[in-house]
Amino acid sequence: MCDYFWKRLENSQGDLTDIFQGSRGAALAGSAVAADIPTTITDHTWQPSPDPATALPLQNNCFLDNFANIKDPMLHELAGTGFFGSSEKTAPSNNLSSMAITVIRQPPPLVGLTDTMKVGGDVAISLPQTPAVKRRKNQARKVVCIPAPAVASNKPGGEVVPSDLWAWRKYGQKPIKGSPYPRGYYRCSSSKGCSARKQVERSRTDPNMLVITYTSDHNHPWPTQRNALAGSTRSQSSKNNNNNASSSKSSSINQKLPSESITVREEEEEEEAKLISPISSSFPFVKERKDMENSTVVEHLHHDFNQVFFHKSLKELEPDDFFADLAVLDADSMSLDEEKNDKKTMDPFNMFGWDGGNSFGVTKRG
DNA sequence: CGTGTTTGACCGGCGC
DNA sequence: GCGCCGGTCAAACACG
Repeated sequence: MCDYFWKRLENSQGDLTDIFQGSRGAALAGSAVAADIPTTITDHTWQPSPDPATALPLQNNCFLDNFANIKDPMLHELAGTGFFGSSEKTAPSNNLSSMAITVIRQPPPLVGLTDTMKVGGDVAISLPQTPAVKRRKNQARKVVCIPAPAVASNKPGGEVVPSDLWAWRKYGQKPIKGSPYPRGYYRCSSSKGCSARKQVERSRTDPNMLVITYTSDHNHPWPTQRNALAGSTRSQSSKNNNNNASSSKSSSINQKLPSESITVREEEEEEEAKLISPISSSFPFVKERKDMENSTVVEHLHHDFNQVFFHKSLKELEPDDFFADLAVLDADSMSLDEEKNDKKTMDPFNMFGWDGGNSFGVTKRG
């Protein structure tokens, strides 16, 4: 199963210049397509950052920007692999914290590729059959493919969209010809003037994958504090609980959603919440940030990151959880100290043999 | 009241 | 020019 990959369409002709792919553990390290990965970026500590301004250093002074481009300090794009966590040998096979991301530079254009190509292991990359296909608007697009939340399989009318760090407002949904799955249209709701949009649809070739297409960039800093309901679909539970004639409009929706898994976290819902994919292309391992112009400071990140994981293992952690945990951290650090001593919680850095100290910390750029 | 989704209508690009 | 199709609008509604 592919945990995470994405590809970047860099210009209006649809040339594919970078392919980002991920898999658990080090599964890709030995694959043929990964043969040109610099050996300097093979160690086990990196993390995605939600914004270039807060991009975090890799071990060899490289950064990951918001779409996981690996860049050197001069912001040249590189290829490479970052490992999130440790190898499969030490990490539980079902623990997503062992995800790896591989970045492969490929010279454009790509011609004659099939719609979906297996790259190795369980990784698949969807590619445009006609790279030179004209798009209606000459907009750069970034396509992210992620595993669809398992619980979405019985939701015919829409998608459970794993939340990312931005606040999105759905403004449309259309059936797409040739696909049994509709496409949802979202725009950024963080800023009125923001033209960022995304489309979410289920892959027609692999219904287990969600294809999220981002168009335009945000013209504002990444929101440090999201609205209560922003970025994810409103909780459907009350609709479902109120499943009478007055709620016929939403009667086809019967899903738990990421936000709900957090806001309505009853004990009996814990198991269901775990089914929701926690992987986001921009996982919020950043506590503080400044705007793009005054880019800086990711402070105490290792500290917080570590403490968050005293709360939850990564496979259960949603971005909203992160903020919830931070609030808890700020409000009551003593309880965290107590949790450190709680043997029921785990320290992933020790458990997985991570060396987080060199990878997290203060970053100043710009 | 502010934020969100839903959904039919509308608009414009594109192929024939 | 026409019709298909994808993308957007906006009114209605839901929810806290």
